Formats: sequence, C-alpha cells, structure tokens
Amino acid sequence: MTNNRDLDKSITAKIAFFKGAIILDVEDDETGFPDARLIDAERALVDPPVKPKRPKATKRESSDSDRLRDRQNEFEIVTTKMRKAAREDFPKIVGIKRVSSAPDMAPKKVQKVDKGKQPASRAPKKTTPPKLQHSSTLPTPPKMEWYKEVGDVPRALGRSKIPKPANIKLRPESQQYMKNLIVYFYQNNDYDEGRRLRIHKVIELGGAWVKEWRDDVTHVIVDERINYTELLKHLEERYGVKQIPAHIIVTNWDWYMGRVFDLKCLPLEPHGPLYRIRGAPDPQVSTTNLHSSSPQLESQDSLQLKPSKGKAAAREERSPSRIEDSFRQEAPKSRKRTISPDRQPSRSPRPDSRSGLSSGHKYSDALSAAIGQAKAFEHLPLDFEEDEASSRPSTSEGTGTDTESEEERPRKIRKTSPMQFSKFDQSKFQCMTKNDGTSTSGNPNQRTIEVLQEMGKYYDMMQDSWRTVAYRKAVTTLKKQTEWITTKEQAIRLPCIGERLAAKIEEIAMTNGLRRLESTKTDSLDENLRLFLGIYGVGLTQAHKWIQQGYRTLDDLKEKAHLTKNQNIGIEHYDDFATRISRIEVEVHGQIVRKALQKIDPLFEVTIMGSYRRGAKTCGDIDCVITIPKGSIDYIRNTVVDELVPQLMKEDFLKVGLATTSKDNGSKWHGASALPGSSVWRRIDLLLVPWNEMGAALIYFTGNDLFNRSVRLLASKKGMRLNQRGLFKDVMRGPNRAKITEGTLVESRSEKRIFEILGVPWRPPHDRQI
DNA sequence: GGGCCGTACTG
DNA sequence: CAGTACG
DNA sequence: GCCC
Repeated sequence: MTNNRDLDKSITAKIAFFKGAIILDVEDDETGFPDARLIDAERALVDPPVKPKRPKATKRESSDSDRLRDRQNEFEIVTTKMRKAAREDFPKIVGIKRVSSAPDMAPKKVQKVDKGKQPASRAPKKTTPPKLQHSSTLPTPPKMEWYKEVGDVPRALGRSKIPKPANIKLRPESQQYMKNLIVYFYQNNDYDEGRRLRIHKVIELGGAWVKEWRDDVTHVIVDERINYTELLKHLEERYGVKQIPAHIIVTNWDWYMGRVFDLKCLPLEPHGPLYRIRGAPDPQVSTTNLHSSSPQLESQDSLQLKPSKGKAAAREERSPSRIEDSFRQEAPKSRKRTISPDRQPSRSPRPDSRSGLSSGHKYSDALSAAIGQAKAFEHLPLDFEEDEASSRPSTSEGTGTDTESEEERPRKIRKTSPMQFSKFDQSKFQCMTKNDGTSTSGNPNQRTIEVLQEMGKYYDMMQDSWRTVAYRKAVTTLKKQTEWITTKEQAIRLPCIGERLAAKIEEIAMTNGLRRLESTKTDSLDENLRLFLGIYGVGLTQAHKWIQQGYRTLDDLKEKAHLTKNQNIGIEHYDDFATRISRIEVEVHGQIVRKALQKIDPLFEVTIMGSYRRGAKTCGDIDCVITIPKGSIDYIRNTVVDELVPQLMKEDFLKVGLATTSKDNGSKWHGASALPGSSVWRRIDLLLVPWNEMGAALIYFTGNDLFNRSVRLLASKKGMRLNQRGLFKDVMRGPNRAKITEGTLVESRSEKRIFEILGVPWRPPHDRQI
C-alpha cells in the first residue's frame, strides 16, 4: 500500500502544483501552465511506437471546441445570455403553412362549424355501447368524414418532405371512444412525429383536431412539459382566452389517453386530480371560472361511455400511476420557468421506423392494440419542426465529381481493392484539411459560429444526432473562412452548408442572432433533459422515459427510479464527472497509472490520449493507452485487470470500475479515479492496446469523434475499414456498406502509414478538431 | 429518400 | 437485443 | 442538418 509518499517525486510535486493551480486556475487554465514542471510529463508523452509529436501545443489556442458534447459546456452555453439583438417578437413562424389544402378534398374550413355547432353533432348522444359487435368493417361513411368537416386535417405520418394531408381511417364506431370530441393540442401543430401520431389517434377514435382555439373545444391535451400557467399564457396571447372553461378537460396524453385505451371509454372523472396537469386549479376549489357557455359540460359527461363503474373505480387509484401524483405534489417547486410563449421546440423526430400507424392496421384485438400503440408513442419526444423550405438547387459546384457506377450504387455487393478508388471527391472529407480549432477568436464569423454551435448543442440534446453532426460540420467549415459570410449565396457555396443553414447564417449576420435559437432557450424541459443526460449511463432513451414519468431532479431518480449500478455512481458523482479537468491533473493521473504499471513491469508504456493529446486546455476525462513492446494483448489485459487495477484500488486511487473488460477480447477499462487527498472523482479510461496496433489506436483515441468518423467513412468508400485495431482492405460490403467480410489487415502499427494509405495528409493531433 | 463510423460493455 | 459509451 |  503505497501512499502519497511513495509516489514519484515528480508526481508529488505536480500534485502540489495542481493543488495550487486548482485554486487560482479553476475556470481558466487558459494560458497554460507553465512549464518546467510539465516537461517531464510532456516528455513522457512521446508516443512509443509511432512517436507522433508530443503536444507541446500547450500554448494559447483558445479553441476549446474539443468536444462539443461536453456537458459542462452545454450548461454554460445554456446559461449564457444570448446576446441581445434584433429579437422582435417574431410572429408564428411555425404555424400555418402546412396542410392548408388537401388536394383530394377541400378541407372544409373550420369556421363553418364555429359558432352554431357547438352542441354539434353531439346531440344524438349516440355513444354506441362499447359492446363491440366486432363489425370491424363498416368504416368511413362515403361522405366527408366528420373530423374533416369539423376540424383540421393533420398531415400524414411519415417523414416525407412534402406534407400530405392524412387520410385517416376511423375505427369502427364501437371503438370510437372519442366520438365527436374536439381536441386542441398544445403545442398545437402536427410537425412533430410524436404529436402527429397522437393527433391521428384522436381522429381514429372519432374525435377531431383543431389547429386553432375554438369555443367548442372539449379537450386540451398538452405536452408533458407544459404546465397550466404556460398553457394559459399561450391561450391568452394568441386567442385572448383568459380562462379555460371548467368543462374543458385539460390533461396530457399519457394520463388521460392511457386511461381511455385502458377503459375503452372516457374516464369517469375527467377533471380528477389524476388527469390534471401541473399547476392546474382544482375545480372543486376554484369554481371561479366557468363563464362561457357550458352546455357541453353536461354533454361531456353524458358522453361518458358507460364505463364499467366498479372496474373503473377500482383502477382509478392505481392506474395512471402514482408517480404523477407524487410528482405533482412537488411539481411547483421544481418548475421555475415561467414564460415561454407559444412555440417552443423540444425536439425531434426519431429516426426510427414508426410510421404505418394509420395505415393498414386491423385492430383485431382492439384493446391490446390500443395499449400497445399508446405505449408505443407514449415516450415519443414531442417537438416541432421548423418551417421547411424548399427546393434544392443542388449547387453542383465545380468539381465534376460524377461519381458513378461503381461507387455510386451501393446496391450490389462489391469488393474494392484499396488502390482502385473510383472518383469520389476525397477532398470533401473533413479529415482532409487541418482543423485546429483556432481561428475561433479572430474569425470574422465568430458570432455566427457561436450561434450555430448553440443550435447544434440544442439538437444534440434533443436527440437529433444527425442535425447535430450537420451543425458541427458547418461550424468547422465556418471556422476555416477568412471572410465574413453574410449572405445566403456566399454561405451555400461552402461545403456542408445547405439552404437552410445558409439562411440561418444570413440571419445571424444580419441580426446578430437567430430567432429559432431564442425559442429554444426558454424551454424548461431542456434543462431536465440536460440534467439527466449528464448522468453517466443515461442516454436519450432513459432520460426521456424519466421525464415522461415526471421525474425532474436527481433526487427524484434516487428515490423513485430504478437505477443501474453505473447510473447510481453517475448520479452520486454527477458534479465530479461534469467538471473539466485541467491538463495538469490529467497528467498526474496518467503518471500515477504509469508508475504503478511500470512497477509491475518497467516495459509498459502509458500514453495519455483524447482531448489531452489534441492539446485541449481542459479535458472531460482521462484516457490512458497502455501498451508494451512484445507483449500480447492477453499479457496486457491480465496485468491490468489482475494486478494494476487491484493495486490502484487498494491505493484508493481508482475508486470504481464502470465498464470493465472481462472477456478475452476485451480492451477497455472505464472507471473513476481521484488524486490522493482529493475527493473529486474523475472519469478515467484505460485502453489496452497491443504494441503493433498502436497506430490505429492512436488515431482512434486521439479523435476527435468527427475526425474519426470522417476518416472511417473515407476508408469505407475505398473499400477499406478503419477501426481502433487497424486499417483493413478488401472489405466486402453489402447493400449500403454493410460489412460482409472483415477484410485483411493493411496497417495498424503506424499512425502515419495509415494516413498515407488512405491518402489523408498527416496532421498533428492539434489539427484534428473537426 | 436514405445514409450519415465502428467498435466495446451492460443488463 | 437495445442502450450507452469511446474517440 | 447535408449530400448523393
């Protein structure tokens, strides 16, 4: 058991320095750290086999775009005040332009129903008994469906760019539990796939959807994150509605519709606390408001499709879940956000396949089908899409890269040998040009970059990984510009910038801001999502689920959620893991590992990788590559797992393992470490690399992620495959690059050689910050 | 209208 | 297997 | 988001 004392002298010196540094240098390690003390660590950094230059890039280089997803940055960004700027309250950019006209049938305009119809068709309280006669087929009357007459037609499901109005097939009447109901959603648009699905569902069940508020609305279904105050504000601002008539049911999808599917009829006590959204008044108490005509109050009630009382009552307590209850109690406090006018985003269509909802489903087992479907989209993130634009002018610029036959069609299985590249424009790969994140400060497009980065972070958080990547690429492009890009025409010629980004760039240049971004700022759901995504072991799926269940704080999770071991650790050390680590501390961690390992076998080599190697001022974690000349991977693994880790655990340097290799082909150890005397845990990754794979490993572990993806994509275009083990050729790929054969190893030992073979100009780690 | 990197570890 | 992680 |  060694302790501080046993540590190498240089280490203790560094620790001392580090402790000092921590005080004066916490948030700004900016101008690095001096010097001498580091030399030794820097030296040690020289990469063994391949010897890429050490990152003496310590000097300035304000770029810290080392890792966009960096949580801390995200937090900072969000918190950061947006520069004020032309923010004239923009009018609904969202609404309107969509579905307006259905090709096949003129969608009767809403107005017609407007006033007079209120007790509308509801009169014939037909409420067919839920006794399903199972005549699953006698749907849609020949004439125009009710929902089209009374309400609006949402656009069809699916992701087609050109929105088509949906033609929704209603369920048989026996299953139309929402017959003649008029539903207003908030957010009230059908851009978001999840919400669109819900709108379709309402219609299938016999209801109608209205895009604009009307007096005869019977139900308001709000997104999970919306509270009553926000809803009211929206209604007042947009429609001058100051109070929501008491007979109108204000609820959210899961709590209410879950019941509907469950009961196969409308709930008995639609105003009960079970369905009330956050901040909603208790009707019992605040009977203050019910001014408007409420003939519907009764009708609403009468509409109840005889729910089997006993059963309904029985389920009442447990069904919609206690979570909401408990949540509701503490809701008020955790909700600090006040405003946020109508449209706010929250994002994004899952790239998944979940389309054919309205299409050809037969609800043979209506209930289970309904439940299944309700479940299917209960976790769908809701959001709105921004306006779409357009046409694609396909600025086919100069380089007549007429990609063709071979490369062009991924259809057929093909095999390409590395040397016979067909022509695709290799120069278009971002890995081909140097990207030191520098230029950020002096760049004339600085402001634009900032704004786009924020948008990118927003999309990242909101699950839209492809948009995130697109924004990051665009930012990279902008960083390389020496001119201030102010117009669409200028912008659209640049790589990775298309119409929509070009328009945004122009807007930023003109107004110094981006309206679209403003609207994201006030979204409180974002904060929760951010919070949860910051937990190690929690991704979008889990975060959305928790939010859906009403959890809002880490304490909520600790008390109520089922957590995996890693998630527990992630929560326990949330702040630790979210804190950036100074280079100096990173070095100290690395040195401790190195010393311990070399005590076991002096031939071991430890190299610090990741953003550290790219010269970042601060790092999110510590990546150590462990290798040894003429040592098998098994030897490395056994040594690390059986000796190094236990030893460092014993010394209390390593605190816990998070993802630890076990299998015989394992290669990584993820865990947490802390300096002697420090209680701050750091994320540390040990990467076990056979000596002859160091070249490929260096590329991988140096990153950054986009750089890696770019190189890998390039490799695949050349019929090769690059991973952390090596570069392979003669990779056979199926439809769309699906790997069929592993290919044969071309090079793995030399980082430089791999670059050469791929035709990628060598660049030091510092310049790989795409 | 589909692709957008390739892998390792967890439960 | 999906989810999360790593660069 | 962009690009083919």
